[in-house]
Amino acid sequence: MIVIDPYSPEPVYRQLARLLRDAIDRGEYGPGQMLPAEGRLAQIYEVGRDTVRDALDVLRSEGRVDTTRGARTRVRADQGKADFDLPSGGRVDGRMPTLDERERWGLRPGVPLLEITSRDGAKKVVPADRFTLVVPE
Amino acid sequence: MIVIDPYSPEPVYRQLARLLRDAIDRGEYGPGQMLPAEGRLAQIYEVGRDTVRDALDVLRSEGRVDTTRGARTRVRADQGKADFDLPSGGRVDGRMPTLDERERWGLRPGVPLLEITSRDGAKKVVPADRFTLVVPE
DNA sequence: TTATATTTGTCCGTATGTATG
DNA sequence: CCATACATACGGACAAATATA
Repeated sequence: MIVIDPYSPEPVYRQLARLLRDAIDRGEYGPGQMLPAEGRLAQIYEVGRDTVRDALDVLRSEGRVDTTRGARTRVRADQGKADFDLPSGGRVDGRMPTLDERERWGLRPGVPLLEITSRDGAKKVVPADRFTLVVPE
Repeated sequence: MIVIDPYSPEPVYRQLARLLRDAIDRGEYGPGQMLPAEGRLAQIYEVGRDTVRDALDVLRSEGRVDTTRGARTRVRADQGKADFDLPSGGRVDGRMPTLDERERWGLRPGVPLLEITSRDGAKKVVPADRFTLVVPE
């Protein structure tokens, strides 16, 4: 069963990212479940470990998996999202946090920030993986 | 002038990312302007090219710079944002696009998606670097 | 226009540190 | 304490795209 084609115009690390993402979507790796170790994946797909890391970087930046040093990469479990009531007449912008903001608020990779500006200029920032914004009736 | 400390608990690539981010914020590299080439940065700061790439990855994932193969890394210029009127009673979620969505819509790295769900279940997705959502009065 | 140099993208290897199990 | 596994950092090589002469 050949799955990775080194001669494809699609880079190997992207092919691998796609394979793993599809496997997650098919439920082969459920939420909270571990993927094979990086070295193991490198053996299985016959690629370098750096290529495996590039592929996992893609999934991390998409917010699909979490990696803990020493442990392995796990499929990110959906957290329950709370509602955030938007102020009428307010404005919403989305952006990625800086590294400092990530550490300060304990944000995982691939989680955007939602920036809500009220009419009086007051700003609130909430992580997109924990809140759904609700538009008033 | 020593700026990078290899013995610091802060990884070298993060120190370099911080240095470059601060230089951009100070205006040393203005919007649209080019940063030094990767190999040049490696020489200047006396680190490996891999480390420079890791630092630039940080800035790309924050949406601060854009890199074109063969050309160099440029400071991202703010695009004008259009208003998007939110439907009353609707809901807003933020997430990062997959690689496929990035290519399909020509999205640059570090740009979140804003997903608007109307009360009837219809969904609209807009890139966060081109739209500000407006809450109705 | 053509050819050359520059620059980034990808891929591989090795080594060491550090956290987990 | 030990083995495993990820994070960081160095290096080299070649391909592909851009910029320059």
